Amino acid sequence: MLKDILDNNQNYQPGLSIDCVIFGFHNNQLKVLLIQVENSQKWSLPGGFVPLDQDIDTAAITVLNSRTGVEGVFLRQFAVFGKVMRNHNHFGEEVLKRMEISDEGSKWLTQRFVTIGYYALVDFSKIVPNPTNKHETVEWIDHKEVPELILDHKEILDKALDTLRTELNLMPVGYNLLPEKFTVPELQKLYETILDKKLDRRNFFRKITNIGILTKLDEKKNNVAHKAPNLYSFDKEKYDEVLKNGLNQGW
Amino acid sequence: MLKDILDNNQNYQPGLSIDCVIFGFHNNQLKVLLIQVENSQKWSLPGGFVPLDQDIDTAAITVLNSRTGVEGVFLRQFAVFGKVMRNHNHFGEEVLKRMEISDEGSKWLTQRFVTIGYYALVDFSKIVPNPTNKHETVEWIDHKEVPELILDHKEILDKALDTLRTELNLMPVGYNLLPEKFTVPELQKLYETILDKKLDRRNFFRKITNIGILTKLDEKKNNVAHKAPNLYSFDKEKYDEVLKNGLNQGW
DNA sequence: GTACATTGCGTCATTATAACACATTTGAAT
DNA sequence: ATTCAAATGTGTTATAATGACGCAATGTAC
Repeated sequence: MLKDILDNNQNYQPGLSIDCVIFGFHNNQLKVLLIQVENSQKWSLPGGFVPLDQDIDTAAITVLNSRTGVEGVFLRQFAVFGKVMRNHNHFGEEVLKRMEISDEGSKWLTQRFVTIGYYALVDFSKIVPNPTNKHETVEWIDHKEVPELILDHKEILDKALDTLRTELNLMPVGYNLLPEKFTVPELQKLYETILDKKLDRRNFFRKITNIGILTKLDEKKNNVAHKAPNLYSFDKEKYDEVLKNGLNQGW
Repeated sequence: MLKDILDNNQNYQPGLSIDCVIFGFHNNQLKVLLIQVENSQKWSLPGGFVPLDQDIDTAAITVLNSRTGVEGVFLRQFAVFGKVMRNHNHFGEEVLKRMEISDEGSKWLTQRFVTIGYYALVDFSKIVPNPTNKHETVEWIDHKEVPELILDHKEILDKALDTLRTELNLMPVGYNLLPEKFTVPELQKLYETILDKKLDRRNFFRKITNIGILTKLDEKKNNVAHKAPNLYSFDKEKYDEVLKNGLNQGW
């Protein structure tokens, strides 16, 4: 995989990569899609290189798909990471030799890579982590239990989460993170998880329903050891409208 | 200048550039710092290439300084632009020949460049546009009267303005955009210009003073053909505090 | 002095927010 | 079957923020 790219490095944007932070929500936990390479301790964000014949936003989709099999998610650019030493010594000489990378390929690979961070919110249940490379494992990992990551991927992940927190104050979140039918308490848990703080149940209910993006369904969640909460779905039309206009006008 | 870089292109990150959108405020107008190259119709944002030995955030400062002489501004990354054809045919063969660019330099220059957009808000009065290249003109231009720009620079400028509008709802703006002493109506004009809409004078006054970032001075503006408005300055400490915590908590 | 434009401060109705109380509903325990 | 525990849906109340105004005060121009 990597070797294929290196052997054809003239088809890729030099010194530029893309890393994706894919958020999902399951069991009231915010999950992140991570990759572990066989025989490696560390994990990494799904990332890759930028084909010369693709716009960077397109390349992000390509990269994510080629590493995880994930399709049809809306990726959003959130930051660029380009410290001089960010990938210094990431590929040691021995590794390059063992992988039988040509000198030219090695030189290409070891230059400073500037990486563009993209993030997406996805419906956990619809995503089947499916590594395209049999030497890799793709897994959903609770964002509170993220293992050691390669390079500056921890920083990238943190920045993505930070961006998400800010966005929460400007626009509704949840459309792609929750299943089609969900309860208000579930949505609240999502907000609480992202913001990392407790919200008052009753005030949250009032505020979120007042926005007008929720449709109350004629159905209740069952199999719960307490009063069954009502199910809701997003009113896509109103949701998009609010997305466009923003939540808090401010001025 | 460009030739120097091309002759030493091995010292620069290939296919990566930085473009800066520098906003100033003067005569109640939002101004943008633009560059015009001699014998060229079009204008451009101050931009340039990324030295291999500089972090991208540092490179942004270098780039801005090397094109305009501007120093000591806080540049903020806001987006990346990387359409496949964004700089296609920007440098025609004849131009490259006329500039006596080597074949290798030409190849380097005509590859697809991904550009990182940075923006800054600066105190108009403190900035002296000062082209380092005598064949270039650096000028403040009213954002409502921006001439035709090269490449996708109009798109970059628009995106910067859009980012600025969003930020206005999250944090106070003005510290670097206004002179040390200013009046509330002046600050309001700034907000109105950025948001491109009228605000109620009295409500704006109440809201902005309630934030607690303004210090009322014992001084009034003079030479105005009406009641003299009071002068204010920013309380840097409180300003920074609000910057950190954000304006609208939202949740 | 008078006219004029604009500022500073105040009012008032409406809406949003935070902090609660309380009754309801469900599965589980006895 | 009755009771319990846990969580939900709705309501209340005090306080704060917002939007739409009224009006007196101030400094220059005439």
